Amino acid sequence: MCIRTGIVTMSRKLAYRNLPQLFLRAREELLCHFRPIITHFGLTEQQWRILRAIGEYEQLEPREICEICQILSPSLTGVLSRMEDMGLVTRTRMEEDQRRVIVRMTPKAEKLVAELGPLIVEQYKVIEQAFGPELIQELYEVMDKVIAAERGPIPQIKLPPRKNWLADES
Amino acid sequence: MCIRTGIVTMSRKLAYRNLPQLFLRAREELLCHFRPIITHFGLTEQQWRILRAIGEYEQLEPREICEICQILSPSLTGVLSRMEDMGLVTRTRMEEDQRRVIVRMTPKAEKLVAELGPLIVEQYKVIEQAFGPELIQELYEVMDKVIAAERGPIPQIKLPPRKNWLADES
DNA sequence: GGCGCTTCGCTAACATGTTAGCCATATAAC
DNA sequence: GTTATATGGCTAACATGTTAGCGAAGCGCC
Repeated sequence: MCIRTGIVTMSRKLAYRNLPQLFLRAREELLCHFRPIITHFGLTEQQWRILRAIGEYEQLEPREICEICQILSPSLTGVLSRMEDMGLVTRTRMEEDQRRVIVRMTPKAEKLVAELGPLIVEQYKVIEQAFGPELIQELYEVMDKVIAAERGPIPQIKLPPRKNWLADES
Repeated sequence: MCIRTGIVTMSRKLAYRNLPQLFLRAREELLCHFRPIITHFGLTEQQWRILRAIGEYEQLEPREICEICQILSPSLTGVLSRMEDMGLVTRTRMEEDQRRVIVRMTPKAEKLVAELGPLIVEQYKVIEQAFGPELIQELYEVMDKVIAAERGPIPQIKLPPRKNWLADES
């Protein structure tokens, strides 16, 4: 369920396990409870992530937003442009370094965050109860191990020579 | 690291915890080791997910692919069209029910999967060693609790009346 | 058989993800 | 100072995500 197609059909499952896929499902399992709140205010997920990040640091540079919010630079360019048009953020070039840019919230955006933020927290509490606080705690711990862990570079297997799969070899 | 911007700067972290965000990072942390393999064969992540799913079931209907691969119907339409053009899959209407469609792999795709699949498995083993088999095991267990768990419907908090945030209220 | 209702895949419109590469600016080397 | 190199944000081109809604096909009911 919570599949965004709406229908709740007990579907076929794959035999093999696939961690990235599991992460994707888990993410959706949670996000589907927040999405309605965010879209209610006319925002997208990414826009909300960005506002929340700026809310913590007062101001951020695009590079930093990229890393904090897990958004690629080319995507961010578009998102920020739209947010600028919506009157949510401002972009100003730095004096010292003409390459860099500072992104800030407008008063309008601050009011929006002040209204939206508490609702997210409220919904979060509901979810925490439904999942069980122990599971949530467990999740944080495991995820930290995955992300924050200091492990050496993971080797990449060597690939075979590239074939021309596009060619119609019948 | 493994941020796709390439640069490894010890970035600022957010004070608040955000589970969906953590899932996104964790997913990327793994996927960045598989992506090179998949793109090496001229496929996208989604295309590979779909081929792998069909490989398990011989044939699938679009609805099923949507649910198994976590792809929304409108996205799938495009992906399948492209895969059809590339000669990877075929789409045939069902006789009994003219609404439904059957998606199958072409021989070309089967050869591709036969080459690509083992490489994924190989890389997976490398990752499992790097992360530690215990952590991987732990991950599967926790994720199953999140996804497969049978819990009642999670209530949605009530939203305030919609304001006109777009309007320039200065 | 006609009627309302549902299901299925689809289109349309927009936002974002992904890769490659450009351009101006800053920095280091000479 | 001039050159080479690196950095930061950007554009371009394509693939996918997301929401709303359409049209044809099946289904149940009368």
